[in-house]
Amino acid sequence: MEKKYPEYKQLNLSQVADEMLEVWKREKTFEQSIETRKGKEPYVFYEGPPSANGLPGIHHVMARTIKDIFCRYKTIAGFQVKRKAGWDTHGLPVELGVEKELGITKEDIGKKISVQQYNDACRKAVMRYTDVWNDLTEKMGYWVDMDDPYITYENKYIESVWNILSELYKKDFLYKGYTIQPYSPKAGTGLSTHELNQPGTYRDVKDTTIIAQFRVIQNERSNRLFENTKNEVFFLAWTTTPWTLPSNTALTVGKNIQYAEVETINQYTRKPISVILASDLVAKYFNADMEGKSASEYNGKGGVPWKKADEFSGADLVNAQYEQLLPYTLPMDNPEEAFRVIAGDFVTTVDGTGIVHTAPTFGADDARVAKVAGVPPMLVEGEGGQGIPLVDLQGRFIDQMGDLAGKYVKNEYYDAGKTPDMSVDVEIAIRLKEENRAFKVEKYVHNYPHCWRTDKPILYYPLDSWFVKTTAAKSKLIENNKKINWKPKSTGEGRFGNWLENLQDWNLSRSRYWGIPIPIWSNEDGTERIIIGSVEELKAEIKKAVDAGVMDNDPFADFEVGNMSKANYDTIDLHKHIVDDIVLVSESGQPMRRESDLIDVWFDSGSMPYAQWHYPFENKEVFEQNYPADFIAEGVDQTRGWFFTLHAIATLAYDSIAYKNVISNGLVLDKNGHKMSKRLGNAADPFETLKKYGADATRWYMITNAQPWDNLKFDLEGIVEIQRKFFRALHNTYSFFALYANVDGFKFEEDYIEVASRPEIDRWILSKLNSLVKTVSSSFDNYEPTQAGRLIQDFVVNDLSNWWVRLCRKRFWRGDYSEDKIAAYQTIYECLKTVAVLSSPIAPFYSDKLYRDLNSITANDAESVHISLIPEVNESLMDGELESRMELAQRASSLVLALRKKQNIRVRQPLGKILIPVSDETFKSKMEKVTDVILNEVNVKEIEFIDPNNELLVKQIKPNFSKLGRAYGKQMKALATLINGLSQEQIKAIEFKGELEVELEGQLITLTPEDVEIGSKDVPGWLVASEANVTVALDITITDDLKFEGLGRELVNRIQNLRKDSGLEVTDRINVKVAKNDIVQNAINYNLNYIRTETLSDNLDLVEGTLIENGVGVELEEGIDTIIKIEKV
RNA sequence: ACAGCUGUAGCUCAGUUGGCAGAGCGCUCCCCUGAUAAGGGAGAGGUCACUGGUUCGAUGCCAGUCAGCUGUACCA
Repeated sequence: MEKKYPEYKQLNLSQVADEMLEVWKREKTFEQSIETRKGKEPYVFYEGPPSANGLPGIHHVMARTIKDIFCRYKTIAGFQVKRKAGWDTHGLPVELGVEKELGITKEDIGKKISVQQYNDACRKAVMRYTDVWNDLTEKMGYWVDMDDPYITYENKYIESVWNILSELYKKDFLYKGYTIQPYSPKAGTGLSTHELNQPGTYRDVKDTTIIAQFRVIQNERSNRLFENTKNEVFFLAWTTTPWTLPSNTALTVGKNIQYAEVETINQYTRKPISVILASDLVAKYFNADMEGKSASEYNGKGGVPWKKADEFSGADLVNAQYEQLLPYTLPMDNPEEAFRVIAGDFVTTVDGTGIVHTAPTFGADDARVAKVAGVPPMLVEGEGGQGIPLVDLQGRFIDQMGDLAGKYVKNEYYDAGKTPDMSVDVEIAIRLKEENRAFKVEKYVHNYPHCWRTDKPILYYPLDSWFVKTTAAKSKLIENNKKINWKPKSTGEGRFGNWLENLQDWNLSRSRYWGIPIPIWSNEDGTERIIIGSVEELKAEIKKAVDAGVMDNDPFADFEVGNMSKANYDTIDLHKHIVDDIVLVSESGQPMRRESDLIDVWFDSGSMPYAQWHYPFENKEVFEQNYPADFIAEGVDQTRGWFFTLHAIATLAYDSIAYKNVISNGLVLDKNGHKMSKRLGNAADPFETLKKYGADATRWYMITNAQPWDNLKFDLEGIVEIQRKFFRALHNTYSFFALYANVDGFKFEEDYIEVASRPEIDRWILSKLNSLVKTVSSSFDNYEPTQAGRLIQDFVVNDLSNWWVRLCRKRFWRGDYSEDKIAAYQTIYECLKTVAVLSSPIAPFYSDKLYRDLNSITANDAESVHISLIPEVNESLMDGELESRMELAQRASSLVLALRKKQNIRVRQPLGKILIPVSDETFKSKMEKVTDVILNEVNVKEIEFIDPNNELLVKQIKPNFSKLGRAYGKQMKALATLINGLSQEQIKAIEFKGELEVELEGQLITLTPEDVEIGSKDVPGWLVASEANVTVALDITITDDLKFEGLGRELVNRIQNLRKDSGLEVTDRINVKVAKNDIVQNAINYNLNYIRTETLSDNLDLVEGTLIENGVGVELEEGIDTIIKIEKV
């Protein structure tokens, strides 16, 4: 049997996807799409590693669709696109999952369970959902090389990361320092912002707050403050955490804030005082009624008497010194620099006093401004000589704190039943009141973070951490950012740009267990240090240590330096539980232990450009070819995550950018615009969605509905619509083609018919098609997939399916296998194939199916659409003129159809004539070229173009705003009214004489045809409609001939219905009997050949109705009945 | 609180170097019926979030406000 184009009953996208997956597997299509591009220019893509510890969600389908689109697009654009998968395997979520599973907490590690057991559990857990992920990857049609992924816990990966760290260290970009971090004393661990943002961690609590009085020391720096008062002068500063007051070393003011000096009395001691606070806040603390009253008038109620004594700017206050408020201890370093006023940009007058109590050991802002100003933190010398804060890691005051020593800073930290009546905060408040140092003490409700594990309030606590000195490379980072093409631009300039402008050093340390250990070993007092940049280096150091006797043996004895095999690397493990046992020896012969921290997991993923290739130990060439990336894409939430870490590491370690183009996509919300969450049950299941609607429709919907960087309101109804509109239109178009191509045996064997000699309609769609290739390509090139998808969709639905196919149907089912028919086949074939190629990045399954089906007979092209190349744009076929006149035809047709509707004249009833007024020759010649198209579509015999000065026409005029506006400006409104009111004669004068003088607000002005738009509104006696610049008038007279012809068409229609109802094939020939009567007889005789051709009837007999057995009664039009019978020949 | 994005028809979204606002879906009515779980026509439906400014003219430009979302921060 002869081969045919496959025909389908209906479209099932999900089934198509399954089928194509099989084919791809069998033919190794993905591998081929890379293999066949060997030697071509590479297009480098980096995969941001997901964590297989969690299940994938619908947003992953979104993110990966975007990645996939550009990789596929660049492949069919001729590039070679390798894409290596990756897995992010470290980090807190993994640890938490394991702890939950094992029923343990962090404190149990090292006690109930060894670090090794813990890490083994993590290693197993982290790849828990790998299968699910691989399944999703496959089902959604995401092409990424999953056979050889990079995995961040592998020794080779870690070794590369160590190498980067050692590079940074050598460039002096690593340092150890204190930083204030959220810390949970009861859990004994620092918390990440991620942990702090868990729901329920911020709670309203009622705390004792104090406005403390810091006594100003009078000297040359502060004389200005004493000019207008005799009282003792105090700075007022508010705190919600009185326990930090002993650690105060500075007060911070805003340079541009105005401060007032107020003479008053202390409400607790009644002593006269002068206090300094922000002018804006005076009214908040001092009652207007008491202004200017004397101290004796104070009765303990209604506020204290007061009087403004002076005003200063913040700058005036800077550097003034004050007495230490609670002199338990002095800072160990530079105490002379402490206890003075400094400036900070974060100070506001929203609450407090406009002067901020600054304790650099317990506040991040505090630490920052203090460091800038050279104010020391309140650290005292600990046992090893190192600085320690006044509060220990359990949350208790240290021994040096006298009466406070050993007390917890928060009552919540005491074990149940042991809580003292008075909290430290209250004790301090009482003491300050007694010492005339408390201006105001009150309870205050505020929002404060709590540890989500212990439920206790957290502390901001200084922890020893390793930092990457990103601030040192700030300008370089900003400069490099300008080389990156961000989509959308605003994320790069705004969110990311601002982030870089306000850059802080990157805190690398995490006191965790499952992660990449910091490869730094130090001696006891931290004076000697070594950083390890490779296993080779480590082994060399171990050997020294063993030789020196600080270590017994080499745990990596089996490892063979220089052997890059997996087996060799499997003999070692670079995780904490192993490397912590390694003790190295310093140059002076002291033992050195590893710094106990792990590094931030973000550093893991930011190292992937290098570590995925085990660079620089292996694959140097591969790395160089694949760096930097041409393209990456992830969610906006990665702006400060992966996007930043890639950028920072590239800039710091290699002075380069890591990626050239980046798309940061928005979130996938539910259909009401709410965040999806499993808890709320509004999260869409990706597998269910893909199964039910198919990956193609899901992908197409996600991409075309909203720009990738806008949030997507994910609505399943939307996918259904995409299926119905786009895929079904495309599929129907193909089915239509396949049906007739099979009948006629079209195999694209004939010579290519020159486009120039094809009919107007074909040249039109091919012009549109070439424009499409061009615009879609440039959309993809500009990383605008939404635009690309919408363009394709418009073309398929509007141009190809609803216009070209509609107008060309007859060409397929009628007549011989003529030149015209072949042209039609070649045209539609080319359109379909090109659409398949263009849409393949977005809808990889259906497009390949379509492409293969088209190829199944002609077999003249690449095996898969994903290996094919985008057809070259043939500029010579693009004809704007042609496209615009087809628009005119569409408009004219639509007008005629509207007129028919108005008169209830069905389209099958032919009509005689339409009139179209043509104002100029170009318009006329455009119209003439599409006359056939219009006549065909609207079933009218003839178009007559009439002169615009034809008396029949009633003119319509509109001002040309953009032209006149520029010339007449203010008078535009009056002019518009005037023009709209012009008479028919005046309009014609403009049109034919070329000008008209009118009076505008007492002034004579001349209107020319360019100043206005003139159209025809009406042709008296005709049915007229107009839209934009097209007007049509329809002659609705139905002559006898037209009537018979119309009936003939009705008859054809009825016969066709019967054919269809009888289940005949489109190619079956038939014999027809029709019951005789006068009108029907005329109609048939008049149209005999036409009817027979259309219906494929060998015989068409008129017989007496009584002679027809089993005929079917039909009504041709109202009052005209007959009986028809058809038989297959 | 700060920053970014968004705000156009009932819904999802286009649009405009500034010139009386569009599509699809949905809704109402009708037509068509060899693409048929399609197709065509007509209709209803808008203060282009709000306020002020620039302009002859603002949905568009400028300033501010409000709302939604996201991120960062939560600090005295």
